Amino acid sequence: MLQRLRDRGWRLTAQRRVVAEVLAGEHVHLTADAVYSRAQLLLPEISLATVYNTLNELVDMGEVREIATGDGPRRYDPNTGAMHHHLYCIDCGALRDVNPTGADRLLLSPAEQHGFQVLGVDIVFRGLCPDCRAAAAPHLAATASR
Amino acid sequence: MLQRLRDRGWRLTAQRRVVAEVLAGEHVHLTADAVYSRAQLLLPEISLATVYNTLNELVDMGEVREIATGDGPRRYDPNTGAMHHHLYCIDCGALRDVNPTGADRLLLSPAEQHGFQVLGVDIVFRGLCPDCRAAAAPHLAATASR
DNA sequence: GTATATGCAAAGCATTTGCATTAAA
DNA sequence: TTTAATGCAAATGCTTTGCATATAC
Repeated sequence: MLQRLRDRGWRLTAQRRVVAEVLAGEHVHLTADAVYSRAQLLLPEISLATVYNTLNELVDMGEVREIATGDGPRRYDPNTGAMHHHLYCIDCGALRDVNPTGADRLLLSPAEQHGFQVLGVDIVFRGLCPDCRAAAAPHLAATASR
Repeated sequence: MLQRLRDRGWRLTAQRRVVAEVLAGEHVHLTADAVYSRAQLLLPEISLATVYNTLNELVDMGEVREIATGDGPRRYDPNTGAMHHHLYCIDCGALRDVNPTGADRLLLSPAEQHGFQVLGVDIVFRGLCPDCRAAAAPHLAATASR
């Protein structure tokens, strides 16, 4: 990926490399702030502004996907290959990938597009993650965390 | 609707009535600021904070739906009856309802829920509205506005 | 009369931007 | 050497909050 970006004329700085490494190493979908914290462990002098700049560049280049949860900060998803959707916990903010069978059937017919040129679709299922379910109804769960 | 809310113990103030009126009268999905502008025409002394408070109350009460577009401010959709999705213009911010055939098939099987308790799903198709398409490629359009 | 909503202004949070400095190519 | 990226701090945009005043019930 770094090679691909360099070929596109991207200047490869220590900061950018670190941001890319952090994203690639994570299966979860980090916030800009979380990327910043992890990046600081590898490169203490990196700034939050640079993290934001870099994330936006990666998004513009199609290397990273931005996910809006509706509340709280944006998340960054390094998995741009396979088309997929997300499960979001409205309580703790946990966010994970999900691939609903039949989601590929969710297309708009020309009439349904109302003249729009549709470029993509964002699908977020919202609810409670296993941990927060347990916390909300401890008597129903075997393990009550939080 | 106002009656319903009063029955639930909602104090009916001029401000709340005006916010509800503004929302009901609009087919488009307004931002808090747009609600504020329209409300001011009916009640000049209303404050933006009250508009926000009222909108949040209506959302909590299930009378209004909040839509996150990913960029820009939140939108408020007074149509909570029929389940539907949205078309969003990434250029001008236009937002309209859409009801894709087959969208009701978009459910997660128990295995796909990964232990989440799914409470709802937000689906936003993003692209360019007719006007912005025309503006982006004037040579392809009969009518180039903007 | 009492509890609750209001307006105002200030605070909050996530994100972007201007600009002098630094580093990649 | 040249051009672009960085860090910092300030600015931005949206939304929430604290508190004294006003108002619905």
